[in-house]
Amino acid sequence: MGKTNILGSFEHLVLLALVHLGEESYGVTVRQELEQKSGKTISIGAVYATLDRLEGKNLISSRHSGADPARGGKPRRHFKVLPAGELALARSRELLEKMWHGIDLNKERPTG
Amino acid sequence: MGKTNILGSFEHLVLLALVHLGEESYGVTVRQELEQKSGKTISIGAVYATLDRLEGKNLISSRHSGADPARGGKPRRHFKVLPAGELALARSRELLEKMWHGIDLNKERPTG
DNA sequence: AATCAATTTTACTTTGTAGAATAGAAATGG
DNA sequence: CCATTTCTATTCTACAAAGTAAAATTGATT
Repeated sequence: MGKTNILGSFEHLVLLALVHLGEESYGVTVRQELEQKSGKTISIGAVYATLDRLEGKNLISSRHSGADPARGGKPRRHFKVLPAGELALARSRELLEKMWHGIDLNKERPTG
Repeated sequence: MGKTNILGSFEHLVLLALVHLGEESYGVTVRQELEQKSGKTISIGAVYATLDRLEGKNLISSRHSGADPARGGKPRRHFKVLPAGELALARSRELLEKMWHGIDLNKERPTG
């Protein structure tokens, strides 16, 4: 059998955020997306650390874009999901679906 | 917003294996289930370490049962998913579904 | 130089993982 | 009957990878 090589749970979420955001994805928007969907506070450091790791594994790539006019601040680092990243996502999803299959958590809850 | 508190990816899988196995769940069967569904090799140490951690967080409980007759080996440690564990699973699932929503990975694949 | 937006760094905790060691029960053989 | 071997299962050890928060830094703009 192959070696285990599953996406970390946060990596998974970050990757999904990137796919969702498309062109709009850079550190700050990724964090926003994550906070919105999860309702939890996400530290920006956690986001960048994970982005760096995903890039290190060649699941995503990044490039710097010149700063937009009419905006303070430094230029943004934009991210793109690579084919390997999409594959990893698809695999994670398949495995989770396989494992969830046939499971109903509300099986024996009190009725009255 | 609340603090992040997401299941680790392997914790998630182990919890799902336990739910799936019900009464039959102990270290060795959990590992089997995981290997079957994932097609990957899972070390037994990884399984127990994770079970211990889940128990430490009160997401599951364990009890020892006397050894079955007609079977070599030592008595088994059986595991049960607690309500908090089911809740954690339900939450993970919801979040993932929310994040997957609207995403189609096959968007722009070459057709010919 | 003050301000703003964004990224990087630092330091640490928690999870994930493999492999060896140990333990309990039953079977075997003298 | 007792020592030893064999099974099955669990625990221990040691380290790598992922997750996280908070502070520091950078680059552009005013």
